[in-house]
Amino acid sequence: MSPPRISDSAVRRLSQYLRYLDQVQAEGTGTVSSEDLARAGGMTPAQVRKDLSHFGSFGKRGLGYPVEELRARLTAILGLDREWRVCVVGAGRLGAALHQYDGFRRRGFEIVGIFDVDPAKIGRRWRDLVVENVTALDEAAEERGIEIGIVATPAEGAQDAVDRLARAGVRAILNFAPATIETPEGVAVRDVDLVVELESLSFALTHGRG
Amino acid sequence: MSPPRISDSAVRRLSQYLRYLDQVQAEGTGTVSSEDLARAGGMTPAQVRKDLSHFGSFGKRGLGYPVEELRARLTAILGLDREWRVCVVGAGRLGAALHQYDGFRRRGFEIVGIFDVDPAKIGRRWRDLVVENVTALDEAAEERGIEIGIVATPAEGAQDAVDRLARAGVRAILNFAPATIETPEGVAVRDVDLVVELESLSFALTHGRG
DNA sequence: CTCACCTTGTGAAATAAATCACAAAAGAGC
DNA sequence: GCTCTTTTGTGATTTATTTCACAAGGTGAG
Repeated sequence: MSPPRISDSAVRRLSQYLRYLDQVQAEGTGTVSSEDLARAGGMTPAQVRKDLSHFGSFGKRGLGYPVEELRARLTAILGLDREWRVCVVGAGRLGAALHQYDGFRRRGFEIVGIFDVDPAKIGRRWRDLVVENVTALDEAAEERGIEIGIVATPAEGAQDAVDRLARAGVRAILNFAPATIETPEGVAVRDVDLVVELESLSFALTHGRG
Repeated sequence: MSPPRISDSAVRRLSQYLRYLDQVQAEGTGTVSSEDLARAGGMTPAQVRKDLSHFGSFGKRGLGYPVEELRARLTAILGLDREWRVCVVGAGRLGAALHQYDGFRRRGFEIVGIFDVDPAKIGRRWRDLVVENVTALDEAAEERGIEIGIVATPAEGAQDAVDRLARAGVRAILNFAPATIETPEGVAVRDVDLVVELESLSFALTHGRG
């Protein structure tokens, strides 16, 4: 699989195309046009075609893209044709919400561990899991094949969580803590900062722009 | 306040500068350089200076930026020198986590309403609030001055939630539902899609790139 | 006052991303 | 087989964002 240099925002759009394809496949539609995909995801047809063309020619001119085939290709491109073992660090409210969120599992992201530093939380049962001491992360990651870590700690604990994950060999981190974290080379990080999002809305309202 | 055309990513960076300024102010530091700000937020000094220069000249050459003053200016620019009334639509796990998250209140975002369609959830007490029927949103928004809405429903309910918010005069929406939503002109939307984030990590791992 | 040294503010240049526009397929009708 | 219609794939263009590089402004020492 050739790995072309593609922007992160383009990868996000691939995810959205895939979501739409799942939908229309359930409806039994056989093909979709770049215009259909664009309308569904709020982008332009040209952008859809360019995004897809980075990975090959999946469409038929005059007809569009075959739903089933494009779906399979995008699934493979995004690396979703397998299961990913995920752990959550931080057994607070957010960690609980993430743990119970079904959307992850549906896409092959299986949460196989929850860790915290707080002795009051360690040992509690969460559905099928028990909250573990974060010091056990290293061993657990190897045993269970954890490749993705979700950081749902307060800002103060984020860097420690990330360090432990990185040391345990986890090379992909989704960080919800409102903190800038440092990671060694080769570890991919995506920050989701809810306060920053709200502040961006505050800015938009204040300066009257959509 | 003049509204220069500034990119959304630049606004997000302003939020991060502000966060760092809060930190160093607590430590009593008087001035910071663009290099300090850059290191803290993982960007380049030139970018920091350019971002700030869009709104005026806050720094002193040879010295840096006065922490207290820059903090005050950024707070005003982002519209954080006031309280924002926020409501949550969707009283599920995620809604609960958001409701209890203290980071919002610390920044002046006050959650003053939680709404749902599910009769089983309506009426339940959540701390100081009671889950209300989403049909009451229109009236509540006006009474309580709600200006920002957080959508934390399943994908199926997202468009309905957004429509109700827009009809109630809410002009800023933070959407957590994994769905593309349509909004009338003049309504700002920020999407936070956890599955898309994880899939972007899956892509990164699959194609071996940080 | 002058000099040496910082660090900002900002045009210019470089890089990245989105859009345009159109030739090249491919199916449908006749 | 020929023509008409549709929609892809993509080089060229435009637009947006980031980085560079340096003059201008400010500080403090002597």
